[in-house]
This record gives sequence, C-alpha cells and structure tokens, in this order.
Amino acid sequence: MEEKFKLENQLCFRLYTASRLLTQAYHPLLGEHGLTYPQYLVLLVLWEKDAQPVNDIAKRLLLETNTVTPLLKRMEAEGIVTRSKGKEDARQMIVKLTKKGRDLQTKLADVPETVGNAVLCKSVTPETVPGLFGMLDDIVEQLKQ
Amino acid sequence: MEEKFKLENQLCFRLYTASRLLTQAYHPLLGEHGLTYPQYLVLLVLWEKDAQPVNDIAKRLLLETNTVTPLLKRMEAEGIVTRSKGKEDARQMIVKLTKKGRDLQTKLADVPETVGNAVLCKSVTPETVPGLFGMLDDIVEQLKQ
DNA sequence: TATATTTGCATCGTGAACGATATAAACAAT
DNA sequence: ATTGTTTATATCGTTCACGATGCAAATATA
Repeated sequence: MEEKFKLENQLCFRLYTASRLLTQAYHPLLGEHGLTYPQYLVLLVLWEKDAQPVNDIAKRLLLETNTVTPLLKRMEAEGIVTRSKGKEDARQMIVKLTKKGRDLQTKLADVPETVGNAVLCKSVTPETVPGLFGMLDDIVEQLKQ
Repeated sequence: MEEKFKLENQLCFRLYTASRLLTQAYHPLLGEHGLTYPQYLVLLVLWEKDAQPVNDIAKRLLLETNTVTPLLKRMEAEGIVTRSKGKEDARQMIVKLTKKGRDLQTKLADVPETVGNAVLCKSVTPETVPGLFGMLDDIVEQLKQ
C-alpha cells in the first residue's frame, strides 16, 4: 500500500513535470513574439502544410477541436492566421498562415536549438534521444487505443 | 529550416502528448471518486506525510502556490482535506487529510497498477522503465535550474 | 425527395497552470 | 520600538484542456 503510491514511482508525474518545465523553457522565447506553446505547435503544423481545416490541425496535435478553435481565434485576432469557410465543404474552417505567421518561422529559427540545448544532460544526449523518442512514441501509440 | 521544425523532432511535443494521454487514462478511475489528476497528486503527497503547509505540497509537486491554493480549496469543499492556520507560524495554512481523504487510499488501491499496465508496450517494460525514469528525472533536474 | 445520421465546428462550464499583484505575518536592521 | 524586507498564502486575469451540448452542412437511407 505504500510503495506504489510514492510520487517517485509514478511515470505520469514525471511526464507531467517534465512536460510543464520544458514548456516553461519555451515561454521566454515565444512570449517575445506574443506566442504561447500550444500556439507554437499550431504554427509547426501549418509551416509543414499551410491551409488546413481545424479538424486536421486538431488530429495532428491529438487535441480536441474545442481546444483548438478558441486557440485559433486568438491567433486570428493576433493576425497570425486567417480562418475562412471551406469552398467544397462549408462546414470546414480552413486555417491559413498570414505573412506575419509565415515570417515567424524566420524569427523563431533559433528556438528548437536553444530549447534542445537546454535539456541536454548526462542521460539525455544525441545518442540517447532516439531511444527516449521511441519510448514516448510507444506510450502515445499505446494510449491512443 | 525544415527538419528542426517538424513535430516529429520535438521532445516537448512528445512529453506534452504523453503526459496528456496518460493523465486521461487516470480520468475514469479518479472521476469515479470525484477526483482530478492534480488532486490525486496532492493526495499522494499527503498520504506520504499528512499535515503539510501549502508551500511544502507545492514544492513537492513543483507547482506554484497560486495553482495549489484553489485546488486545495476545491478539495476542502469536497471534504477530502481541511485547511487551518499554523500554530507556530500564522502565515502557513496546514493541510490535513480528513477520514474521507485517508479512506480514498484504500479505494484507489488498484489505480497505480491499472494505469501501469495500460502503458506497458514493446519498448516500455519493467526492464526499460528505470532508464526512462532516469532520463525524465535528469530533464526535470536540468530544467529546475 | 423527405428523413435520419454523421461530420465539422462552435459554445459553455469547470479545473488546472501561471504571471502579476496583494496582504498579512515573521524576521531583520536600524 | 519603528521601519524595511522577506516569506506564506491568496486574488486576479488569461490561456489552455476537455466533457457536454448545440447547430448547420454533408451524407446516407428510406
């Protein structure tokens, strides 16, 4: 009854903490450009492929549309994206980058490396990261059911 | 400019997703008893050591007190904990488990194993988990600065 | 073609997270 | 003792997450 409830034995608490702290490491870099971390994730998706419906963005990030919709509306208010009804399917809202949204990619060019360097330590190195990625991917795949 | 911005190359996105999905796995088990995952974390802390000030709980969870305070007030409203001014230091709020809070430990006895089994997969096994824990702990330690 | 179902998105409510700020108690330094 | 500083917690505002629900467009079925 004791050991299994110890915080040190919980995978979830570690993931939760590591995720929060690493997200915080992005904060000063993104905040400079008025972005939050989830908004940055949306940009990553749109930089890969512009003009996507809300649903595709949500699926890519494994989020619900009711999380993504208000987030996109804030990004629209900031002039980073536009949202317009789909031509062939009027239910869809197509999200497109504005020039400002595209230009952010150049401005944020150093972010991945800066954050990447911030986490490098004894057991997390270019050699061990692929193994870590593999385990996290397996966990995600397992839990997507 | 391309590769480094790919979602698949982001450690943070993996941690963020794995954390969210694993937390979701707790949801049906905890919701049955009216608990959220962060509230469950507070219980883990108090089951280890009852009667702690807000600050000690927050530090243990690496959270700010402005996150923990409203959370504790909700738990107090549910009758899971009590909050009372400290005797020797009147600034502190000492958080104690009620009988209901202590009894939850018995009721939630199966939770760690149930969730633990849910994440087991190819690359995440009793043999590999210590390595994963080590890397996540290093990341957390690194980012706590 | 009329009706039913599904799909895509939005709205609403609740509970975190967290930066910024406030307040009161404890402690330190005159 | 008075003033200043630190410490412990609380309050406020904004932004996620996410379950539940609503609605209109698309699609399937009768």
